[in-house]
Amino acid sequence: MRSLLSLQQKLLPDMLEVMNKRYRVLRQLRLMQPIGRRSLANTLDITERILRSEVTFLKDQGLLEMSIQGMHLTEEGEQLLMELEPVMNEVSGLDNLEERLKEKLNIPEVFIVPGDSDVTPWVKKEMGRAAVGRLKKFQLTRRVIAVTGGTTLAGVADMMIPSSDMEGTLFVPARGGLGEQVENQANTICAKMARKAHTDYRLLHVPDQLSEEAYLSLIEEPGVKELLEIIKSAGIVIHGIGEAKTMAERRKSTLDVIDKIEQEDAVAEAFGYYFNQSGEVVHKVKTIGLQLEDLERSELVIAVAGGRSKAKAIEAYLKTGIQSILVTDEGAAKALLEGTSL
Amino acid sequence: MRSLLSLQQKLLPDMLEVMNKRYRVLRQLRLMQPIGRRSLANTLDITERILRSEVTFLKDQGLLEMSIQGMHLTEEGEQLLMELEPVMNEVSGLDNLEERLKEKLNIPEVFIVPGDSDVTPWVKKEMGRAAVGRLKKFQLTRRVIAVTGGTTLAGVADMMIPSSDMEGTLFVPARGGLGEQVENQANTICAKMARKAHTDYRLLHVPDQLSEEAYLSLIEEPGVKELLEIIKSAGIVIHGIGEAKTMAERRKSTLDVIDKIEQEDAVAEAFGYYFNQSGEVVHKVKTIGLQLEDLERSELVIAVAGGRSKAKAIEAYLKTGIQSILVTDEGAAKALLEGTSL
DNA sequence: CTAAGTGGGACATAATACGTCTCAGGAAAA
DNA sequence: TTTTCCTGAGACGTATTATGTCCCACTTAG
Repeated sequence: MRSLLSLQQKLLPDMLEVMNKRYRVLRQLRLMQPIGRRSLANTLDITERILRSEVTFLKDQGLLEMSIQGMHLTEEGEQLLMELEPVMNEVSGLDNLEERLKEKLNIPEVFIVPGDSDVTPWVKKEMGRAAVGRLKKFQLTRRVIAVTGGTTLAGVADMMIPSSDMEGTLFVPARGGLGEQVENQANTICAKMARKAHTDYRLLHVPDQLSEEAYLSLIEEPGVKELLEIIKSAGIVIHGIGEAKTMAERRKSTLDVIDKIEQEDAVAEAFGYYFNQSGEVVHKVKTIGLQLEDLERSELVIAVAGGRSKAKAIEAYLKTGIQSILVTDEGAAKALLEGTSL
Repeated sequence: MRSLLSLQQKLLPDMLEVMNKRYRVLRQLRLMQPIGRRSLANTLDITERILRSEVTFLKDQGLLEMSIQGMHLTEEGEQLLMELEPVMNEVSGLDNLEERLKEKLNIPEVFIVPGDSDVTPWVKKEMGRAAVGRLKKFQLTRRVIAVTGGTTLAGVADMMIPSSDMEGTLFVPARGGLGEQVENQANTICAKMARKAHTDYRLLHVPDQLSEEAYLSLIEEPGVKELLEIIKSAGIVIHGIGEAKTMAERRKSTLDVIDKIEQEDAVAEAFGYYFNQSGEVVHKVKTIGLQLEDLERSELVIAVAGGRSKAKAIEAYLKTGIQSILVTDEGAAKALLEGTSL
């Protein structure tokens, strides 16, 4: 027995097309609301007139409302969009991709959002939403959640929504200062998430360059020592995965570090560790905080990374054998699976 | 969580309309194939041009083929139509009707086909198809199937299809001659079904008017006696339900019988029995064959009757408490349920 | 105050759907 | 055999719809 969708595909072949078009409009609107027709049409890469027809239709259906600030989803629109998500994933074959990727990478769960964050930046927000969605399924009261930096994690922070489930939860940065731009630092993101979720956070202020003695004395400081204990006991870890080279440059690493990374063929980076294609640690940024081995004690590890360009890094990192949940995008997922057949 | 169909109804409201249109075309074509556009358009009550668009579309989808004799469904079309049936029933709310009817009439199973056989005669064939479909789910090898007469049962016979499952099955008429037109007599229908199913049948030739002595001596005849045993042991019974008055007239009953029937407020008729609104037997045609009490020993009793006009008869008959499966049409079903709210 | 963004209206044109008529051919009835 | 009916296919004009294009009045952030 075929599924209803495949029957409809035969009986109304262009239905899926229209359905997808309207789904994309709603999904994009959710990300950018309130927003006007012209801008929305631009990001969706369709003409204004065509978007206009869709929008008036969706308005008539009560799924969105117009106002002087722009359009926004109604309650019903939000609801519909939520229920539509698994359906559209099935339609576009994403759930199929998820299954194959889960097997290939040997990890318990994979979430794929449509698009490629290399091409369209807002896909990062969709990944963020997916990550938060997955997080919500977990028992969250009185938990410690450790987060890292990066633009992707910033996207996760954007999508964080307050919920009574998160009462008493504490956000902490996974590791100390890993010099990046302020808005992408773990500390910043940590604070942002906590503020969005209406819960507490603690920050870890550690200078980037640190002498051995200073390091040793710092971790003996009462305040720092206590926070370190909390971080290492984090039950939930959410982190990004970066390309080794890009990360090294972005952090303004010294030349010998960059040389070392290139020498050892490092391709992936995650919370200060650099990995080669086999998932072996080839370098580690000297800072305090969560260590790789601490992850094994965590109950939930969510890796968020997307974009075709990050495929190799994702694959390398997951070879470490960490039982992590992966949230990625279509672009990365396809690149990862193409890698198989090469 | 809403069903996929209700989501789509919100996102593509006219989808269902189109879907239903194409479904109707396919369904009607199945009944009348091979047939041309003009005749088909006529029975569907749509213009030829509109049907033409649909037909060319369906042809492109490989669901039907054109030939000089007319159009016919392809293998794939048949398949799709079959799979589409439960979906469309859900869409048009028929499965909802089925549930409510099952409860109201207190019987184990109800099948409803779209349409009203009072208005469009070919709906009888749809009922026939549904009845045969239900029959097929049963273990059929080496069974005795008793059938009655009537135009509805003639429709069932039309839809009978051979299948290896029916090997060794024997068709018999439920009761002796109940004077009707030849093509609607139990004997004729019995033979037709057996021929369609490629199995055996036995006929019961008994004159309509019979004196008491003749009757007594007849049932002692070896051949007749043996067949009677077989009929009474029938595991499966398929019968129609008629309106009392109509049946009495059609059988050219004597005036005192018609008087009696009117006097006793008989409304329903089934294999020679007349029932009043409470399901009590008020008259019985004097002929040999299956008796009402024999039904209780049958494993499967299927009553087939449709058309708004037969609603009262159906209700009355099922008040006898027989655990019968009912195959009916939308017209009768709705009339039956309206009766509740009056 | 300005500039950029908002929704809404208007209108011409392109694309599509649909009604209507015609025709050649094959099958079955006469 | 002839005739009649039904078949699919083509053609064409018109009504309807979809879409591209431009303009306008208004709000708001800078």
